[in-house]
Amino acid sequence: MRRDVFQAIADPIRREIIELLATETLSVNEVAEKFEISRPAISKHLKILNECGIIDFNQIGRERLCLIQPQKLIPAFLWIKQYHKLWEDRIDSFENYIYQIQTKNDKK
Amino acid sequence: MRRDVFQAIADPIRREIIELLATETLSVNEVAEKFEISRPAISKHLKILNECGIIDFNQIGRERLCLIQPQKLIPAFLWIKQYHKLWEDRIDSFENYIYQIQTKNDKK
DNA sequence: TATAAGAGTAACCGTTCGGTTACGCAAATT
DNA sequence: AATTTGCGTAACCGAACGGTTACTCTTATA
Repeated sequence: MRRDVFQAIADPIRREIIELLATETLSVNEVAEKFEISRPAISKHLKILNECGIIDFNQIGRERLCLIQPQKLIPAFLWIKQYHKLWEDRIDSFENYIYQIQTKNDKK
Repeated sequence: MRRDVFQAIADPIRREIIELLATETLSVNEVAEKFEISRPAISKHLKILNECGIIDFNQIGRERLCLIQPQKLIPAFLWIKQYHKLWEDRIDSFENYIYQIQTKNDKK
């Protein structure tokens, strides 16, 4: 059972949960109400998010509030960011290519 | 069969393949040699990466060169980046908190 | 005190995942 | 022409995924 940030954000429902919790803190039931799937299914998704630290629970009476811990996304962010330079260079060279074509056309 | 960037980079072997191909273009066999698992397994991973556009193939005779298309990572990058502000604010407020404690101690 | 509400969990189920071995086929080499 | 090399793919397998329903427990409410 792999349990890391990459695997956590691979599921579209879990990404939606993160999006929800980024704007407001919700209880488990409040999260579940936003989706078509059953509450236990949501409970499982929340458990996975909790196991890799992306959310924390704050128990208030019989309710559990889900708090996002966005800094847990940083490793995934940094991994992708490595390639930022790579794709920026590509885009740059594409722009250069376009520029050269335009220059060539101008010369005609 | 979901096939998107998030799912593609969820697997650690596929991330390693991306890391390899970011520095050099390799043939399918050359990629496979870098791993413990079988060549067909690598072939499957490459197929998945290709299906979501992260790599392209360039057939040269009987060899297939794997070319990375890093710009295909941009959507995932942007998705995580949304929360950049969120975790920066958290870190800022943590720093403020530390600052306040230090200030308090200074006053003592 | 009986009942309702919030939420975890177990048991189950079909599908997907990630690996294997075995095979086939085209291109290169001998 | 025969053989080796590069690589895709099919068939298979066990494990993990993502969902369900049914049950339980605790806390709040009537």
